[in-house]
Amino acid sequence: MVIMADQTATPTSLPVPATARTGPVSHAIFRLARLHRMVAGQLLRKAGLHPGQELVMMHLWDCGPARQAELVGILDSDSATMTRTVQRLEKAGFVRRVPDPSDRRAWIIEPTVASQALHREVERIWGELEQVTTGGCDEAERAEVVRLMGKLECNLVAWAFPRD
Amino acid sequence: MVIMADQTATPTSLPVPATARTGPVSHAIFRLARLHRMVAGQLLRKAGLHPGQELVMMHLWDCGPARQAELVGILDSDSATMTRTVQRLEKAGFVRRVPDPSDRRAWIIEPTVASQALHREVERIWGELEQVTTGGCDEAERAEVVRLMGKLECNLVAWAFPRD
DNA sequence: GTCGGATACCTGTCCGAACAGGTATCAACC
DNA sequence: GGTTGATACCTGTTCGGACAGGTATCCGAC
Repeated sequence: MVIMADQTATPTSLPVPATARTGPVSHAIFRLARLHRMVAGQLLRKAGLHPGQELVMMHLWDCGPARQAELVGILDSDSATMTRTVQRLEKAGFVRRVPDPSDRRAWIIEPTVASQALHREVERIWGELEQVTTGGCDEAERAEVVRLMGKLECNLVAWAFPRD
Repeated sequence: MVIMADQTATPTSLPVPATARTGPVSHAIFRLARLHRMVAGQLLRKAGLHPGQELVMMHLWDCGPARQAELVGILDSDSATMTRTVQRLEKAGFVRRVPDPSDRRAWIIEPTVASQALHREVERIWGELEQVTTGGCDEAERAEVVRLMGKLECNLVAWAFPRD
């Protein structure tokens, strides 16, 4: 079985001649990221979550109740985005907002008991997503993917946050 | 020189313990994609474009005027998204909409003369983005990144579009 | 010719993401 | 005590992306 990874083998994604020539790696990142997000979205929507919301829930399940500002820092999100994400999770019944007794500016976000069923479902979905993504790869290739992407990430971090 | 790609070397991005355990590759894709998009956005905003718009312009510059539906197919976008993206590009003066004489349902989208200055700028930006992203990589590593990402992309395509 | 389905585009809605700006609160300092 | 600056959160806006639904047009079968 031959898996073709050249530009002629992207059935649904962008061929985009000149762009691919100017930045093949950037283009590969775009294509992979969009597809990955799409698949994750399709898997998650069956659980009633939108992409991004599961990261918030994962952290709450792992580490327990947290202040909203803590979620922003850990998930490297935006204050405004987090406000509305938490509001939607609250409306969906997965999260409860409790005033912080020690700081009247802050809210404590905690997962509801009802969200525990979702917990198992989300873990299953993440496993399935990883399985789908790395399907034909052995352990060495998976490690190499993580290593190379980590390297690219370091490059981008160094540019976006100089001397930080 | 050692580049650390493990979870302790993600200065600004998600540490997210359990999620990384459940899906290290998926998590690497998420982090890399968001950073890459952020850097691309910062570079493009100086040119007056939002991420995504440059792909439309690139195709128009490369291949000349195109119908809106053609842009949707090539960029694998959404009909509704393309409608509004083209409207914004038109409002910004980079694009003109001409009725298709042979099909009264369709519009021909063509780049304006004024957009030619943007063309050079966007090509420079894409080069810079690729440079920043692949900074510390030699040619072999870049090829390996493209190969591995292509493989993951094929996996996801096969799942998202079975027997297509 | 006309009828029905496919196509091309538009609009409305909801979501995450980013940015700007506002208010309430806290904490350190004078 | 009062002021100043940082912090925590909220709101408004704009963007891409996805989905549902609508209208105008085209085209092939009848």
